[in-house]
Order: sequence, then C-alpha cells, then structure tokens
Amino acid sequence: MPKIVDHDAQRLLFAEAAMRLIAQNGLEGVTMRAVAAEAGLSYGSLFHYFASKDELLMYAVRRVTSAQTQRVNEFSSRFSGLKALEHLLCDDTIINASSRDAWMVWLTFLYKAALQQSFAKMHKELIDGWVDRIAGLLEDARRTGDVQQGVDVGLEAVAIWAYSAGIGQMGLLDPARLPPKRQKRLIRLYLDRLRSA
Amino acid sequence: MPKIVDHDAQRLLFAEAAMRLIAQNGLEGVTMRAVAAEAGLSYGSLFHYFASKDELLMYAVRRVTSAQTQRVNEFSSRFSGLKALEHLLCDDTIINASSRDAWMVWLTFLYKAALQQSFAKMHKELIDGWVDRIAGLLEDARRTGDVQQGVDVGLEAVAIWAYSAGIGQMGLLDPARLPPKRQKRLIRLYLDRLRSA
Amino acid sequence: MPKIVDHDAQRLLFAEAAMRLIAQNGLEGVTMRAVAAEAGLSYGSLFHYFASKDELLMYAVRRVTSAQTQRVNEFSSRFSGLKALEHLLCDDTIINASSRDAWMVWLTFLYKAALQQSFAKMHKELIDGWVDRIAGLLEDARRTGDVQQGVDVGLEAVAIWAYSAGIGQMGLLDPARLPPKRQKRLIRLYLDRLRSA
Amino acid sequence: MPKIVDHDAQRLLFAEAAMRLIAQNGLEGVTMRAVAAEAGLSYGSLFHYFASKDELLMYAVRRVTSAQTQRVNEFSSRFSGLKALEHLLCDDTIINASSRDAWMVWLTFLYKAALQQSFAKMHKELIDGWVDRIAGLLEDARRTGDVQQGVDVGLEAVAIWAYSAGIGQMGLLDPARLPPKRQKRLIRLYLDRLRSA
DNA sequence: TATGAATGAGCGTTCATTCAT
DNA sequence: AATGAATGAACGCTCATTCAT
Repeated sequence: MPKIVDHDAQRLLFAEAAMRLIAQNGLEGVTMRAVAAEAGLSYGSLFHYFASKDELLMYAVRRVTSAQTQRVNEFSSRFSGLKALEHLLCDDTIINASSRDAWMVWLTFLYKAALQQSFAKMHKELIDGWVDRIAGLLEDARRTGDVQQGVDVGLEAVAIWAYSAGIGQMGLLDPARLPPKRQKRLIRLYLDRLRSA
Repeated sequence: MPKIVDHDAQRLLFAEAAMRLIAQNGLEGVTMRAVAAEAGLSYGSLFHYFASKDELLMYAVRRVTSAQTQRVNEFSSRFSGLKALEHLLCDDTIINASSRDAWMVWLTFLYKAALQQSFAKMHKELIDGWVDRIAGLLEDARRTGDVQQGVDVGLEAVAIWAYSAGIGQMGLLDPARLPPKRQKRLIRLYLDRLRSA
Repeated sequence: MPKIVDHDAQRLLFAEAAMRLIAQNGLEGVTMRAVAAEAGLSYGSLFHYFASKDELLMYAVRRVTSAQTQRVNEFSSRFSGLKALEHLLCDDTIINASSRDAWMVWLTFLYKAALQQSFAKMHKELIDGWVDRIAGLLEDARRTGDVQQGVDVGLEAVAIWAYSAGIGQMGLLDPARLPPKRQKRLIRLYLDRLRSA
Repeated sequence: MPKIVDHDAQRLLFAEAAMRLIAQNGLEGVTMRAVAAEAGLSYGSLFHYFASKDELLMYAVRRVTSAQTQRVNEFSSRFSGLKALEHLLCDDTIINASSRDAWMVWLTFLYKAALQQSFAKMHKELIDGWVDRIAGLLEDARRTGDVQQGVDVGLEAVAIWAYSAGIGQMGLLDPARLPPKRQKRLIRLYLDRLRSA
C-alpha cells in the first residue's frame, strides 16, 4: 500500500497557496517554488498534483469561481426576482477586506483570459452561466411586475453584469473612493431605476 | 537644444514599441530586447533612455492614458451636458477593432495597478480626473434640465465610470457577446434612464 | 520456490519494456516511470527488482545480446563453414523492419559502452564470443577447402565482424541507401572473394 | 561601439569545449553549464552564440565532420585511384589516441542521428558526399586498371565505407583488439583483394 | 512485498541589467 | 552617446531515488 493521501486535499492545499500568492503579488509572485513553499510542501511534489503551472492556475481560478457560482445559485434559489438580485449583488459581488483576495485572483484571471485561449474559454463559460442566472431572475421579476414590463431581459442582464464588474474593479483598485457602503449605494441606485413606478 | 528633442523622440519610439508588444502578448511579450527590436533601435540604447523596465512601462502607460485624457477633455469642450457624455462614451469608450489594443494596454495597466504602488497612484490620478470631468458634464446637464434635478452628481459620475469600465472589459474579453453596436445600446439604455421625463 | 520464478518473470517484463522504449526513443525515452508504465507494473515495484537504472539497462541489454549469441550458436551448429557464415550474416545480421528495434538497442549499447566501464566490459565479452565463433566457422571452411588456404582466420574473422557491423550501422541510419537486398549483395560480394578459385 | 569580439571564434570556443566534454562523458556530460565552464566563459553568454543546445551540438558535429570532409577532398586531389583510397583510409580513418575524441563525437552523432530528424538529415548528407568521393576514386582506379574491370563501383564504394565504419567502431570500443596497426592490416587486406591480379 | 507520494538536485532556457569599447 | 557582448539569478520542469504505509 502506498502512503495514503487525499489527492484532492493536496491539490487544494497547493491551489490555495497559489491564490494567496496571486493576491499578494500577482502572477509574478506565483513561481512553482513559491507555491510549494507557501503550501509547506516540497517542490517536487507539486508536479505530482499539477502537470504544469497553467494547470495549477486554472484549478485555482476554478476554485474561486466555482465558489462564486455556488453563491449565485444559492441566492437564486433562496430568494427570487429583484430581491435575489439585490442580495446577490450587495452581499456577494461587493469588494471588502475579506473578498479582496478573490477579486485580485479574478483580475489576474481576466488578464490571462485576454491573452490565452484556455483561460478565455473558461472565462466565456463562466460569464455565460452567470449572465443566464441574472437573466432568469430578471425574467421572474418582470413576470411578477417588480420591474417594468418593457425591460429587455437579455440586454439588461448583460448591463447588470457589466455594472457590477466595473464596481468590483474600482472597489478593488480604489477602495478609498468606493468603500463597501458606497458600492451598495451604487447597486441600489441602479436597481431602483429598474423597478416599476 | 536639438538633443532634447531627440531624447524625447527616442523615448517615444521605445514607448510605442512597448505598447504594441503589450497589445499583442501582454506583459510577457515585453522583454527589453523585444522592445528594442520592435522600435528598430539598438538594445543598449534602450537603457540610456530608461533606467529600468518599470520606468519604461510607466512612461508608456502614461502615453496611452494621456491620449485618453486629451479626448475626454476634447469632448467636454466641444459638446456639453448629456450630449457630450453620450459622444464621449459612445465614440470613444467603446471597444472595436481599432481600439482593442488600447484596451488591452489598459487591462494590463489595471493589473499592474493592483500590484504596484507606483502604478496604483497613477491609476488613482487618472480616474480622479476622468470622473471629475464626467461629474462636470452631469452637473451641466442637471442645470439645463436634461437630467432629473434629484440626481446625485458625484455618485452618478462614479456609476457611469464603473458601467463603462465593465462594458469595456466585456467588450474586450468577449467581443462576440458585446459587439460595438450592443455596447452603444447599453450606454443609451443607461443614459435614457437619467434623462428627465 | 515459485517466488524465484516470479522474480525473474517480473525482471523480464521490466527489461522488455525498457528495450521497447529504447527502440522508440533512445535512452531519453527510458525514464523509470515510463518503464513501469510500459511494463504495466507499478512504479515502486521497479525498484524492488532493480536497484538502479543502470542495473536495469545492463540486464535489458544482456537479454537482447544473449538472444543474438544464441542465434549465432544455432547457425554454427546447424550449418558449417562458409554456408553457416552466409546464413548467419544474411539471415540474421541484416537490418529490416523487424530487426530495426534490436539494432537501435545495439547502437544505444555501443554508445553506452564507449562511456561506461561496466558496459564496455560486457561489450568486449560479447564481441570475443562472436568473433571466436566466426573464426571457428572460417577455420572449418579453410579445412574443407571452401576458402583459400592462405587466409588469416583470426584477422579475417575480425574483418567480417567489422564489415557486418558497418553494414548494420548504415542499414539502420540510412535504410534508403542500404535496403535488406543490398545488404545481402554486399555480404555475398565479400564472401565470394574469400572463396577458393 | 560595442565590445569587439570575433563571433565565430567564440562559437568555436564553445563548440570545442562541447566536443571535449562529449569525448569525455558523452552527451550526459554536455550540460550547457558544463560547456560554458569548460570554455572558460560565462553561462549566459553561451546563449548569445547558440540559441539552443541542439544548435550547439549540430555546430560541434559539423566542425568535426567538415574537418573530415576536407581531408577526404585533400587526399582525393593529392593522390588518385587506389593510392588515394589507401592513404585516405590508412592515414585518416584510423583510430588512434589523437583521433579518439573525434570518433567519440562521431559515435555520439550516430546515436543522435538514429533518433532525431535534424541529425539524421545531416548524417545522410555527409555520407552521400563521402561515398561519392570514394566512388570517384574507385572509378579512376578502374579506368587505370588498378582494380578489376568488372567491379561495381557504386556498390563497392558503399562496401568500403561500411568496412571502414566497422573498423572505426571496433577501434574505438575495443582498441586492445584493434590497435592502429591492425586496423591498417585490415584495410590493406581488403584493398588487396580489389586489385587486378 | 507492493505502491505511489515525497524529495531536491539538475536541466535548458530567459532576461534585466551591467559594462567594455 | 551608442552598441551589443557578458553575466548569473531565476524560471518551469524532469527524474532517479527514498520512504511511509
């Protein structure tokens, strides 16, 4: 019998170390040696779990985003319509001290997606899923009369996504200008205009 | 003092070469050797004009963003109020084939700004200036009654900035979902809601 | 003592896997992991059967060459004199599609023999045996009058060995210039000159 | 003005260092670091002169073989017919203490040629040239009546090449069995049989 | 005995920076 | 000032070998 280890747990250990490093110093800080050291494991063993640096990065990004996807789904099922949307955007999309790292990873991911096919493909899939969810919630809201009948659900979902992406970006890069409270005010400002008179 | 003119001209040549490389392959493509080759100048001379790679990047980014600042100012003086804003966002913020490179550089800059003090500071200054201009245009519009009286100009300016940043991001990374025409529709969707009834 | 049989059978499995890998990609293709995978056995167990990579290689090479020794002996006992020699060289030394792998292994072995004492020693022993056999066959042929009386059997045996080694080398590296048929023509060209008038 | 260096001289320095290392320890001994150290130059500078290890190896091999080609051509012009051939094979193809390194490099090259397209191509070209030269000398000898009229020049040239390749191989790997004197005896043994009665 | 996870030295290669000319 | 050669630390990755189970 070989040494018994939880393969997924080890992968997670490395992936989390990588995310911590990204959050601190961006991609430049993520050397395979640094990841191993941060994870407290040996350099060589890292390559048992990830065949390449790209695979490690993809895995790490997927960790962050699948957590986000899970939360999107959760809000979609616990609440409905505009209420769900507001919770989703206000409670979760917002940048604060504890979510800063995840947003930093996300920005790094965007940068990679702009340059590399494999990341671009993953980006597209993620956005597809999230925009669809938003559209679903909007459609609910339209049916129940929470938002105006004439709203173009597909377009509006994209608009909301773009708006919250921009807020997140500024919240990350310029937190003094856009602290969590102000982010929420911006979101409510937008959603209020969507509501039926 | 012809030397000084030459000096700046050389710096510009290098900076533009660096920008072209970033647009193509991101920061990874920007090696000092590649910059010199792209500029058609000698490797060694690059270090006469820039003491380090970071200095080169800062200079190059400043070139791109100051061009953008110039355009913002131009629109602010040629038009006024909502009209200026619409022109600004629709004619200039939009991503299309010819502006893709500048947006790619911008994304790269954001990534650097999230990591490095010097870039972060520059980022803050730029956003300050642009948001102020937008606020100025909004204030005009409020005074002339183009937009509702009750609008919170400062907040709204930030909102508009975030919105257009998000649109640019998605336009860059997922142009199929958000082609230029759709970007404009999104912008008009937003501005129309601002207008007085 | 069934364990002992198993032990040798396992060693053989690994050795044959190593030979297949050498034939495909030379020594570079022979990693311990690749050998275990090719053999369909576990990585760790490979080190139970061979203390080191070198030991594995030595063992594997001995397998291939002992097969060749066996064939040499076989031809020496089934035929005699020049006839045996011609069969030996034409049926067995020749390179064709099915013997290419063995020749590739042989070339690899030569390369190792030029560098490492242990392989050099093995090489010497093999050549000793084979040249002796050839000399024996030549001596037979001289006694029966198949070849000229004045032939220097010892020298001629070495000459024949060198000649066939050269043919094999060219047949392996440049099969277009020296296809099997042409290899045989070369061998007959040589042997015919040895024959008594 | 940059530091003035003789580019080809530097390449040669590295290539000769590489050949010395190959002669000592085969390809395993040829690490880029070892080559730089052996050449007495810095590690980094090696990559100014050779873009890759393969390029360095190709260059080094070409050095050895072009020297050989030059000697083949020289003998072909200074002597003619069988005489030239005998000089060529006896004075030059032979392995002795001073030519051992070159032969070791050659064997390493053969090994690479069996595995890698680029080396195989180079090998083919070299053999083409040398066999052609031998055929030319044989043709001369046939016209002057030095060798028998009926000799198949093309086939015989290949035979001679194979024979001397085999002698070189054995002379390299088993010098006790085949010292220089005995190599020459083998060559004369062969050539004498070619001569007209 | 069998397994495969763990280890770290070593590989080829890149690159910003320095320096001699 | 201009040039490109020189330098060596650092990178991602490989791999024989060791070891815990």
